[in-house]
This record gives sequence, C-alpha cells and structure tokens, in this order.
Amino acid sequence: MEFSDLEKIRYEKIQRLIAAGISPYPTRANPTHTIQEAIAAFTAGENDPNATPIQATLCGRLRSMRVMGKLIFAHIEDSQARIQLFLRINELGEEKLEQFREYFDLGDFVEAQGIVMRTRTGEISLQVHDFRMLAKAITPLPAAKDEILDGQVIRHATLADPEVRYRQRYADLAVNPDVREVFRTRARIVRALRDFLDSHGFLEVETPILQPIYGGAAARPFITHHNQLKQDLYLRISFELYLKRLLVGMLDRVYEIGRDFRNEGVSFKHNPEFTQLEFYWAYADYQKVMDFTEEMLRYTCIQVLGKPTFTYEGHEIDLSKPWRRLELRQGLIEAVGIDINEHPTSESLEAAMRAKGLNPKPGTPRGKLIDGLLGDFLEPTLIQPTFLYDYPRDISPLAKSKPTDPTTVERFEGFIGGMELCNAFTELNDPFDQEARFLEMGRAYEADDEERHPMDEDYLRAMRYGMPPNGGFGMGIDRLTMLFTDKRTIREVLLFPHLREREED
RNA sequence: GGGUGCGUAGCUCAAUGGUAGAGCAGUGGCCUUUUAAGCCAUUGGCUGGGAGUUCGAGCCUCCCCGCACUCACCA
Repeated sequence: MEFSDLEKIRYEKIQRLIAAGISPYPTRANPTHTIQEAIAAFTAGENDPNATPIQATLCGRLRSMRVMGKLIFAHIEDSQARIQLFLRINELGEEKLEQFREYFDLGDFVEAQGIVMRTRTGEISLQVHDFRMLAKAITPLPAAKDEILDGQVIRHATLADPEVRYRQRYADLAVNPDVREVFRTRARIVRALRDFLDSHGFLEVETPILQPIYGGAAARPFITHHNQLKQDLYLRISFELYLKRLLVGMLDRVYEIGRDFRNEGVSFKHNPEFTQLEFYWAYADYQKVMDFTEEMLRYTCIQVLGKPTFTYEGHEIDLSKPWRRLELRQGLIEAVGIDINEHPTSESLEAAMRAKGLNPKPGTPRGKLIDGLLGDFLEPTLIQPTFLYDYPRDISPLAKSKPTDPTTVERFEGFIGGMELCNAFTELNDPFDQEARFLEMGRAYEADDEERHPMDEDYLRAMRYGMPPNGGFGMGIDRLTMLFTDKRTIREVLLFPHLREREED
C-alpha cells in the first residue's frame, strides 16, 4: 500500500492505536438504535416529565469535529441520519477525551454510548459516556466540510468531479446523501413495478442471459465463449423471444426485470448494460397494453414519489391524466410535414426528405428513414407523456400487422421528457409470417453488409405449437429512474456506470 | 470514429508567457455549548503524461491518456 501524506498520518495513528492495545478494526459493533430511532425515541418522550432518559449506543461515520478544549462536538452519520456527539471531560475524563482528539479523524466509523439530550442551542445530541473506534479510515473522504442550516446539510466543496464520482462511487455515496437517495428511489421503482405486475396476475420469471442465438431487438451483441462446450454464446440483447416461448407453455402473463447487454455506442441515455422490464400478456393487444402502461406508471409514480407528478428538466410531467395518443404518421406530418403514407417506397420518401432540405443516406430502407425522422424531429418534442402508435412493418419484425394495413404494425412507443421510455406491440404469433420476417431481416442485413442475424429456429418451432395472441411490453428502468429523479444522464442512475478503463498509476 | 471544451494541493477553485495561491481538510498550540465554531502558527504541488517553441511555459504548439458536451454509429 502506498500512502499520501495525509494517509501516512492516519496510518501512524493506527500503529499507535495498536500499540495502545486498541483495535482499529474490532470485529463487532453493538448499536442499540439507528440514529433515526434514537432521535425518534428521544423526541417522543421529550415533553413527558416521567419519561426515562434515552440511553443509546450509536454507530456511524464521523463527519465533523469541533474541538474546544475540554469539550468536543462532532457529528456521526449513518445511512439515514446524523446526530451530534457531545463529548465532555466531565463524563469521559481527561485521558479518554484526549484519545478522541488524538486518534479519531473525519471518515472513521465510531461507536458512541451515552444519553440523548439537547444542547444549549437545542440540537439533539448524544452526551457521550464512552466511545470506541469501529473502523479507522485511512483515506480522507473527498469532502471538505458540511454545514447544517435549519436541518439542511449543506456540503461545502464536496466531491463534484464526475469522473471520480463514477469511478469511486463508494466515495461519492459516502459523501453525497442525495446520490444515495437516487438509488433508494430506483429500488422503490422496481419494487412498485413488481407489486403492480404481481397484483395483476403476472408471474416473474428468469430467462437465460447467455444465449446461443440472440434476438428480440435491433442491436449488436456481446460475444462470449463456453470453454468446455466449445461454444460461442451471446449476452442477451432482450428477453423477448424467451418470454414469448413461455406463452406457448401456458404461462400466460409473465414478466422479467433484468439486465440487457448491447454492444453499441455509449451516450447520456445508453450504457452497455442496462435494466429492462418486459412483460407478455396473453389475450391482450397493444391497445390494452397502452391503457395498462398508463395505469402502471401512474401507480409507480405515486408509490415512489407520493404523487402522480414530477419535474423533469424544468417540465412538470403529469401521469394522472391519460397520455396523448398520436399516430406516428400524424406525428411526422406535424413535426416534419411529410405524410409517410404518400411515400410507400424508400425512394419516394427519400425524395420527399430531400425536398425538405434533409440529406438521407441513399439506399436507406424506408423504415429506417422513418425511424430517423422520428428520432431527429419528433422524439425531442414529446415532453409530456405521449404514445406514438402504428409503426412501419419493416422495422418491427416481431409485431403483428394491422388487419387493415399489411405495411403497418400494431406497435407503440411511449415518450416522456423527449426520451423514448417504452416499446410495445401486439405480438406476432403467426409462425409463417414470423419466418418470412426473419428471412427478410436476414436479406436486409446481408444487403446492408451488416452482421448476420441468425434465424431462431427453436423460436419458430415453439410458435408452431401455437402461441396465444398477446401484447408485449418493454421499458428501460434506467430511463424511468432518470425521469423520476430528474437526472440528465444514465450514469447518474447506475451505481457503477461503464467508463473507459484507465491505467492506475 | 469526428468536432468542441476541460484536467492546478485530499476537496472546491484562483493565478497577462515572468517566484504556483486561497478557503476547507491536515499538523502544532489556545479554548467547557459549538455547528462551514473562533484565534495563533504551520505542512502540503513533477500544474494528467510526454515532446517542442521561448531567456523563461500552468498558460503557446504537437502527441498520448482520461472526462464532459456534441455529431455519427446503434436492422
């Protein structure tokens, strides 16, 4: 271990502690209360003259220290709360008080035993009768000092460099309680979604992450290898094809919450691995799923935030109302002034785009052009909750065509804050159509000189046993968390976002 | 992958091409109700790494590394 100057000083303190027979890393802590519990117990009995004083042993991290001769004020903090320690020579004696001054630093985990009281200025504090080191910190926390104003913790010069915050998330979390709150919110989101789906008869399942054939989404996969089987495997890019196999198997409402892996560019809304919710619902269609989505997100928002509204990038978003429902075609007419129905071929659409001053790459398939228009011009305008529905068939190989229009599929995507949040369709359950779509895909890809997308024969075999008509749904949990916590980048809602590897010096 | 910007003490930030600084943290003192406690003193830097221009580089040029923003890619 190499130490900085500051660390050397602390290391020497550890050596002196050991020499004095005090363990810097004792095996056990013995708290009687969390800090929050102790404060609550004290507050409850405070105005009762017959109440017995609250004796407590509290554990936490030392976050501030003010030494005033024969008196020390300090704060310790656990994951929920902080409390002031009030150490006097009266209770502790000279030697013990000196021990605190001598060996204890900001960032150390300590245990303090005493009586909960209020100081002269009214702050609830622990009058300390004894204390103990729980774990000595060698590296100082990357924060200078905290101020408490009207109960609000104001951090001065706290860790702010995003690179250090992401690479050393433990330090970020230790020092920035609002970051911890983001991940509590994230956990509540996942729990609320589970509650909702469970209570609507959905079964939570787990399907393979290592897959011999990937599929279900438009993405390049990560490839790995099984040594003994001498077989290449792919990390899944979606759960879709496995979950729909379960519908064949008579599990007619299933969902999975888990990790997807996509070997693509990294951006403020893309991480190579991300958390997805997908559900499949037999005998439902995309209209039912749309209604259900509204209800699910309203429920989740209320469970997580206590109200059906939230603010994202200055916009007040209201989930209590029905979402705007906009046909994709209509949305593009409004946003770009092009009616895609008037342009059934890629050549025609391309020409229309050029007439609007756009410069699409020649030879781009029609669906991809439409997807591009959507992403560039329509998506950023969809701030309030909006469902876009009815998508081109050729970018939706797993969705069922509209009975009235074979070139369009029953699909919708949900948008909030100018960001795609979810994607759903009436699922294709016709094995003949599905095989034809796979073949088209394969041809398109070879023509595009892209990676080959293998046909999933087993999926087709499953479908040949009969798959009930169903509605399917997928949603990025990370993006939902971004919305509910008002964060602009996905990295803020991932505990350990992927960063480029850096050589340690 | 392209473009733009950034990288200075543990943290947050200063510093016309001319001796690298402040606050907090740290260290040594004083201090029995403080709360960014206060007062006195004090340590701390290969200015991300390397090369160049210059009498002289934190600052100008080039290369490399990382991060941020952005564009492209992402059936």
